[in-house]
Amino acid sequence: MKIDVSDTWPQDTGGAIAIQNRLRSQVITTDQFAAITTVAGIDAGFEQDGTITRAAVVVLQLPELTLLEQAIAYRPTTFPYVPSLLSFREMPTVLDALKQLTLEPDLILCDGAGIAHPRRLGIASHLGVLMDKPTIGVAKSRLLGTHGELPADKGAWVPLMDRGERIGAVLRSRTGTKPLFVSAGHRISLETAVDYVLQCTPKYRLPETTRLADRLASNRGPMPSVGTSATDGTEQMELF
DNA sequence: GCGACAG
DNA sequence: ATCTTGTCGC
Repeated sequence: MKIDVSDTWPQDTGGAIAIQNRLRSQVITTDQFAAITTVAGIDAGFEQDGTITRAAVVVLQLPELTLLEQAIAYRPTTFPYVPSLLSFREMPTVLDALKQLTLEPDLILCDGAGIAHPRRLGIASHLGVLMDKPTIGVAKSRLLGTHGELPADKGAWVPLMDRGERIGAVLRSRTGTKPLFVSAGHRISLETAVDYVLQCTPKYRLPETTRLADRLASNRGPMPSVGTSATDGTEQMELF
């Protein structure tokens, strides 16, 4: 997949914040896409005491969630972890992994925030603007915002608010587990984003996109062979 | 000034 | 994110 990114990476927090404030106006939070048939999931991690950043990406077919393609990239870590500046730490390696794909996913689910961010440009929105592609932010915990009580049943969600603005959804992706913090990344509305996240979460708390990308990157278990569904019985990992 | 704080 | 054993619950 080709990626044209004409942007310079900042070396300090001040430059990073300036870039976020410049790109935030380009984010689109309404449904602006054609048919969505394939979804990509990304996972970023660190090795060698954090000196090496690793990014894994998988592309699945909807609605079967069949694995179509996968890729991994490594690169020296150059930016520290600073809350609200996560994208500057992971984006370079994530882009390297995406460049290896031969298929171009119609939608990308990112670990982290979309517009549920202080300057409304979490990693999902940042990636979406750079690639001009639909993206969704799926975080395992809250970066900011407040919300009311969340019903216990799967599929239930309540709005995540910040400064009087609805920035995302606190979603119960599975009954009896901690919720997911979903927010629009780019070219998608919150309602549609929640719909796709649920469509990618047939059994576990995390979307299959995220689970497979994480498994691929950390050799944690068997990857379903390309062309087969991740939820049709291929997962014998729980037996060990 | 004192907490909170995606991964 | 990463380091790590046992433990609680469906």
